[in-house]
Amino acid sequence: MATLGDVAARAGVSISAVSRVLSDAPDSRVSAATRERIVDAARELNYRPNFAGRALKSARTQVVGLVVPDITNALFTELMHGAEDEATERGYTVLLGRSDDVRPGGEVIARLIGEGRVDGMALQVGDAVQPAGLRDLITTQAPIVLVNSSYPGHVGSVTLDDHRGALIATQHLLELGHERIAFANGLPRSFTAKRRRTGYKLALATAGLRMPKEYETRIGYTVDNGRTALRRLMALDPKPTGIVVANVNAAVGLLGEARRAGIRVPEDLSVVTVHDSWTAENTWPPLTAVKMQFYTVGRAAVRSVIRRIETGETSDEVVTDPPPELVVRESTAPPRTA
Amino acid sequence: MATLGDVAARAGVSISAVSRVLSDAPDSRVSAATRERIVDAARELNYRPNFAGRALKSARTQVVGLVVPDITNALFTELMHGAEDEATERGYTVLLGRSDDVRPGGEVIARLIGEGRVDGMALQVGDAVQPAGLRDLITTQAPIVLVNSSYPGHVGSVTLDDHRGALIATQHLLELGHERIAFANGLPRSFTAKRRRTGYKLALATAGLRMPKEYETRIGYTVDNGRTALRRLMALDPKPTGIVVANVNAAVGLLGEARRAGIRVPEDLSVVTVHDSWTAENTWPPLTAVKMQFYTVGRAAVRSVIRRIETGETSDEVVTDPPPELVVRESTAPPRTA
DNA sequence: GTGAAAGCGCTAACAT
DNA sequence: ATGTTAGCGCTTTCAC
Repeated sequence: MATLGDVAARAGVSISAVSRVLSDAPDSRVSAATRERIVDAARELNYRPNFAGRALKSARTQVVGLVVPDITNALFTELMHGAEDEATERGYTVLLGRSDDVRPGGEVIARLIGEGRVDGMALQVGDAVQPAGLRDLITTQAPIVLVNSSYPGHVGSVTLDDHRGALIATQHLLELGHERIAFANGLPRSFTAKRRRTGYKLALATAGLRMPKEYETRIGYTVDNGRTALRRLMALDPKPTGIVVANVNAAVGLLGEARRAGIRVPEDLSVVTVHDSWTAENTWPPLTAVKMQFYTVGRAAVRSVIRRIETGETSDEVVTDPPPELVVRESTAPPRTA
Repeated sequence: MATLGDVAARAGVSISAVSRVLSDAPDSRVSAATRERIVDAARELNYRPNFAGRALKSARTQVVGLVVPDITNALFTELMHGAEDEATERGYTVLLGRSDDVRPGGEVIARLIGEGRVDGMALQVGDAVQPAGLRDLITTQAPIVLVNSSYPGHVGSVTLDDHRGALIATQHLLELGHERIAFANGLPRSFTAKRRRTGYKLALATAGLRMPKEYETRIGYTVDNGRTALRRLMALDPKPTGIVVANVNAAVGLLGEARRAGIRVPEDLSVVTVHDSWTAENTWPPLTAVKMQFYTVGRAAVRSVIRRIETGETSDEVVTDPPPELVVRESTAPPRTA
């Protein structure tokens, strides 16, 4: 690999001149002719700045870490794209990490930041992570922004408008004429579950309805959790005619389980989910979903991390624009008895 | 962040002594007492070796890149886990990258290697990438191992036993009594598609059967490609009674389209796919699939990259152990007329 | 058994 | 307008 020295030798100038030109310093102070020689030499040698050299000198890597609970979760596609687009525009690179099953975020993050592999991080912790595992984060003053999660006292977060998402989903069923609407939610300790809950309740309250306590399950966001929720909800009397599911993976499981139980969707039961993804389009029937703005959240998160790195400013932000968007497919219909 | 100097000062020893102890050099040549002082000091200061400093000095990052066409594809979960497990055991870290849609691999790789961000790479190129885009790779002598892909003249690859996977899938339908078996395959230029094709053909030939040319579609591996394949195959006369799909995403689409067309699975049509993933369990009906050993391939790929980095050796490897495994679910049954 | 010192590639303050 | 130089944190050779 060619170094600055190689380029300098070939162009017949000093190393610092080359550095100034190739790292486009604000004031490179070289003549047009010299600049050209340098640029040519660099191209001929296929010069690329050495990452370690630059990072060591500047104490900056221009890398931000993005850690999500499960990288292959379709939900995070847009989040990652948003993060990468924002990073690229600002001259940063995104380093993807999984918040490992065993050590919920803690060790990975400490390494990434402590060893100077990244300048800052955007961190989405999973539904199932105990908030206690986040303790280390808040003690460090590292530039960490939480995505769709929270920790008491931690400042710096970007979140989806979960409240509104659940509200829109519930309203959709109300408008179809449903009056017994259940809610398959995440775990009680989950930050997002809490906020989706308020949206569900508000929609019902506004319509002048109240549901029995058992109409909300708080089991979790996985496919299996969704299956369990379906069984529990459809064992109630009276049965709900519609279910709002707080997560698309859970909705996929719930739908599969309904199928298995011989419950027809949407004839016997309407299902609407918060979150859209390609999997929702490919269930049978295709799932009506409220599309959340993951792309925008990804951008905002990286923007926030970089601001924190470069200026030290922090903020807590909710992405409300664009708002969540209802995508009507075939899993919802008016209730039979209506 | 504490440096070696800080630790040395606190322990009252030289920097080099600290370095020898903390980087567990084979021969640290320090007394037990000194060693203890050093280890204590490091712990108290929460010392972590600076990544850039180490990389700059040693010209090694201990990082291998893993680039796949679409990180969020459920198929790559196991591949990544295998890669990470192998890397961890050998003291390496995995850096995840997407082989970007726009620049098919080329630029990402050149940067990662050229800037010294990684020591080597495992690269899986997508079905849709033109082999021409890989030209740069082979010219460099960089430690790159291709995963489930090939480039003429490039040495260093690890692949699934695609031939056998398709063979097993086809045999399953044959054993159920099907005699008109179609094959929804990937693009003709796709390396994996070529090998899956030989498995399909061998199974048929062994059974003494021949299918008309139109029984094989070569459209691609996406959900939409699967939908198209279904329409094309079910327009034939006579219709196939069973379809082997070369990719699980395509199978999901194909199944959805069958549903839409009013074709009952498995009563009217059996569907078996090569590749298993959680999505296959959650279609309706759940998909019979041949589970390919992605985890093992991930491990083997990283092992191969590291060997290439450390010893310069190269190899082309097919993962045959464990063999692909048939997982019977509910999308396959004997043909109606049988 | 321990320490001093050079140097990896780069940037930036300081000459000239 | 261009060059010299120090030093980022680390490893490693060499000297003691």
